[in-house]
Amino acid sequence: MPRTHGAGRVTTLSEVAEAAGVSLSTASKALNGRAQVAPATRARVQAAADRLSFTPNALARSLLEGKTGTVGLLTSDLEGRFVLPILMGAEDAFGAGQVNVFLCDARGDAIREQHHLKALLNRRVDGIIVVGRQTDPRPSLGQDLSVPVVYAYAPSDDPDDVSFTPDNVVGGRIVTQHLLDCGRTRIAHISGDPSYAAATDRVEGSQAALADAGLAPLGAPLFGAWSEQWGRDAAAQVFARHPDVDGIVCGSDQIARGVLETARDLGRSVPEDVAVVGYDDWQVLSTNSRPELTSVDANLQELGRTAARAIFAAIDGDPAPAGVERLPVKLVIRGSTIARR
Amino acid sequence: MPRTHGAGRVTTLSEVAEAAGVSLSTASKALNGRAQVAPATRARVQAAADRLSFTPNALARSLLEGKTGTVGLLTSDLEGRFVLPILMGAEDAFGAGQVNVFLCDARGDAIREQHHLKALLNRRVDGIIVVGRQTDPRPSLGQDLSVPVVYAYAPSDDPDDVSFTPDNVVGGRIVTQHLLDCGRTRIAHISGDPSYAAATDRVEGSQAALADAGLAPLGAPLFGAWSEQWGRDAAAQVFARHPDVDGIVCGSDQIARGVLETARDLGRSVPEDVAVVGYDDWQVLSTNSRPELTSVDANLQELGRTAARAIFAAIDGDPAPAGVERLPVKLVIRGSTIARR
DNA sequence: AAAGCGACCGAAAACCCTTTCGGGACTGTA
DNA sequence: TACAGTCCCGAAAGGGTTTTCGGTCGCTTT
Repeated sequence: MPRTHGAGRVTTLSEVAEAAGVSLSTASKALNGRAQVAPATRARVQAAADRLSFTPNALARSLLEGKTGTVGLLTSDLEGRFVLPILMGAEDAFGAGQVNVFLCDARGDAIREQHHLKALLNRRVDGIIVVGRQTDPRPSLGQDLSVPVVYAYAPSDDPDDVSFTPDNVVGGRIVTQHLLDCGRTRIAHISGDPSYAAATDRVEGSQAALADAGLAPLGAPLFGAWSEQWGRDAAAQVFARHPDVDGIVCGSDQIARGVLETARDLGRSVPEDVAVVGYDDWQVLSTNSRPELTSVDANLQELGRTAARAIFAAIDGDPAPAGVERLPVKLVIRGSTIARR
Repeated sequence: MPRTHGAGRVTTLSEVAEAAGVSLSTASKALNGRAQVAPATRARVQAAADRLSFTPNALARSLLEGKTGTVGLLTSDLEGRFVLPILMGAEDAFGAGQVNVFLCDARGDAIREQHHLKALLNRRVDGIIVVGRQTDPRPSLGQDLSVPVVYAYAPSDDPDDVSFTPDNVVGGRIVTQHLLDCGRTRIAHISGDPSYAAATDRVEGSQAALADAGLAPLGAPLFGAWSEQWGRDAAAQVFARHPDVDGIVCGSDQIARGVLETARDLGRSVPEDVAVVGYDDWQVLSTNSRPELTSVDANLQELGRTAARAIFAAIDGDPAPAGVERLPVKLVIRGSTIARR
């Protein structure tokens, strides 16, 4: 660590060289493990560097190499809880190497996004990951940037870009298939805001699973909000219209929590009378309910890692194929579909 | 934006100068609004810069100025939901200016933290904000760093450092005072993991409020986990031992959700029979329950902004006073303490 | 003893930008 | 016409590091 407090004064390599009685270049080679340096000299330089607590200036090095070892993470909305795991996954994948992450939150504001983008380019990041808060396509940053870009969660609307997003259609399918596997046949769907692709995609997968099994859904899917309140209200409707319902696919864990509560109020036991599944596996909701919720984990952290690896590869001149890659999700089975023991 | 795609080649100032038919220095002055440049010349340079989509290299500039306009955000655990709003607040305060944020997640691992710290210093950040996930004091990074450091949420254990943390004692006090103001007198406390300062601090404030009112708590505070499950179990105990309880202070919103559920099961209506308060105002829990939860908002985003401002000031040579500053929290009143209309 | 070779070190360029300072050209006045 | 003054522009240094290439010194071999 640099030695001085507060004031920006930091030891420089030439000071180390002087202290060790060698030239600048020798000091550099000694500290970087280059050959052409006598072991004794190397030790002397090393000692001097330690004594002065020398810290190489990464700026100067980057200036030379043309690579900064930094990546920009451009998020549209930090508040959204989906970006965090993605961000973690990316940070994780980078942290293993020597890459650091510039975090920029655009607040869903295009102007602010442009501003941040410019700042990132000024700082010569080696690549940019754009993380959106919905799975709906978002505007591309454009093709003529000096660094590679990948999109995570929210895919780019330009098919020439590289995007990664969770596969909501398959998610809806597998969670519905699970209900079928549990022997349920009268299955209703309660989803969230229909303006979200996440809502319609999941419904689409779910309906497909039913169709494959030769079953019809129990009424049209109900769309509303991504809230417990909506879950409670919609469940009441479902139970009223279809008293024989034995499975409910929910568009989110929040909705599922509401459904559970209404079922409880109406004296329907879960999972015996009716099985309920959530989506997203937001653990604070899914593992704290009674019974715990079967749900779909979108594996967002892995998605973040994938995006990071793609950026790595692109930086090394080996870009991923353009287009939207839909990453697998996984079913997490808990008590709301299978009775305990 | 730089013009070339993928490959790192980016326009440099000397290329702009050449294109405009002026010298390097003139180009610099023209683009930076310095005087000593004829308007016509300036326009010509500007045009050339636009045409080549020139982007100034922030690295070179930083090298010169000795300031990078970057700040390190060193968090111990991204997963913790407390760091996110703090991070947003900080990012917010910086975003207004020209500062960008390096995000580093140490995963609660001291080695990784040192590693990240070193990387941040190598990159010559102008300052560092350390964000912890608990309000318990954490080890200091030490005094002999070359840049100013402030601690947010988790204060440093070294009183010479600058720390900001929410005031949990006052939080416990005001939320209890609110119950008293609602006419409640038989008040129990269900808290979380007692190894957390957050648990004990809140209890301490709560007890103090009762003592000030000349009241004794209804039994010793119950400590357990920060989960709904514990809230359900503990509430059952409280109702069994103290059937006359009319107010329950919970250590977190999760616990409060559990308490609400048990109250519902036992036919105790909230808030008429018993008023319930949560803590943290985690809105996915507090505004989705029935009734909605009165809670304490720790104002974390403001805490992040405060930390950012403190770093700003310290960078400008005006450090905040050392020690732990406890920032105010605010009571959010909802239906779990006051019946709707 | 001379020549040759290997081991080691240092000078200098390069990266890209900002800023200072000196000088050139032009205008106006004596 | 000559000089003072003004207005622009350009040369050069500086910031910290890495890397290349040339040079020096000592040792070995004949």
